[in-house]
Amino acid sequence: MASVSSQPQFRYTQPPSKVLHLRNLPWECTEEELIELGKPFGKVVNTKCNVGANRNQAFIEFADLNQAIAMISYYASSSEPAQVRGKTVYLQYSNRQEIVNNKTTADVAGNVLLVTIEGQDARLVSIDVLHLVFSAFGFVHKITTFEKTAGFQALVQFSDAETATSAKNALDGRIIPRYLLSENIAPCTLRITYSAHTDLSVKFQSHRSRDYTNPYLPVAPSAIDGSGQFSLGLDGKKLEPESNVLLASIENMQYAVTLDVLHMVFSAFGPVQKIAMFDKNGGVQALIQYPDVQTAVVAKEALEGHSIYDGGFCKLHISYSRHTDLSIKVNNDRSRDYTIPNPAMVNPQPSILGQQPVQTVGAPGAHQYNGTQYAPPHLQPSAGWASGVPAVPQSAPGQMTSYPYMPPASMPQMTPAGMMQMPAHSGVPPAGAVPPYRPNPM
DNA sequence: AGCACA
Repeated sequence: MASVSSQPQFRYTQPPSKVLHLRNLPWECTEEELIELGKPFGKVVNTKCNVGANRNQAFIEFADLNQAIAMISYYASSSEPAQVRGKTVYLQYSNRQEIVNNKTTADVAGNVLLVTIEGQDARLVSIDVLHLVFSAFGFVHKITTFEKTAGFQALVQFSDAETATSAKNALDGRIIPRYLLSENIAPCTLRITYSAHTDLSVKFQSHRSRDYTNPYLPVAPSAIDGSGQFSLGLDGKKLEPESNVLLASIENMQYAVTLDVLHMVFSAFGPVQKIAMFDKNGGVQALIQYPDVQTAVVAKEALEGHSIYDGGFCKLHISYSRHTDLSIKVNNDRSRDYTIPNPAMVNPQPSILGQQPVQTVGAPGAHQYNGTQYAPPHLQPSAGWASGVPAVPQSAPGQMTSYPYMPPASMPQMTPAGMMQMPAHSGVPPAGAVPPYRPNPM
């Protein structure tokens, strides 16, 4: 059809069409909002949003040409511009006569997301960081990563399309929080569409793919180091062997760090089974046991080098322990087994989470524990883990999905800079203070 | 703030 492109695009005198072209739409405008906008002028028979490179353009197609003319005419003379969510949108006749809705796979909601990580250092974003980011919205079953012409991409599999959609809506176009990345990594933007996949095939745990439903999946040969032990690190770097038990040493411990504080901090990433605290080299150390390695990896990655309190106080240094199952002989203020199915015995004041825990911490920063402002959603699920119920392993997706994941409405407002705040990854939980992570507090 | 895509 020669008629489409025979005219230059940038013209104010587009001939009338049933189809209107809208631009300057707010972020992720919905079809419903387009219909609302056009409804006063006639019958909207079709819409298409998220059009254009910035995905801030849209089309509205009316049943009748006169209706489109009515809308254009109205706003041409109106003192109030057309608005969506308070943002002025600009209208003109489209150079097309109808909307062709090529619903591509990328538009059809599914449980698997195709994530493109944009940025200079996109390749340096580890699968663990992706896992952390997407876990805020529900249990992540599997992740695969790969490089294509589009760049560094990942497929992220959720239980269902609803969960995937909430993640997509919240994360598409946002950048990965800086505090989740090494300081020298350039900003990485996430572009997210749906994938046509429904179930990813992950044969090995490796630094390119993970199956979180099956922690016993063999580890890829490429991820096994010379000592026969495996390491799945950032960018494939060799690391100490991973373990489900973390060894945390607390540096600059100006303020008491209690068992309950540690439990709360580490529960943000999954159920904590056992904790043992002890003194070593004049400092305090703790062993924290998770049911599986994956959870420990995520916790270590998020917490390493960060301080529990503002000002660099109680800075955590975390490594993997060689232990896999701690032997807790007695539950006291230095050691606890949260898996013993007798809450009363285990924890006389069980729900330390969700309430106002740890008032005993005599730190200036302690007041931060009170606020709900930074309660990471993961603390909510972990509250359920806290009271001695046998911990649900990460490998039980069926149960994981029932966790009270953060409803979309509770996503915090985006800052003007477009930074996303990811409460789940405010990971460092109670310390919550404003920026939740201070990689270099000194 | 200027016309869609596998």
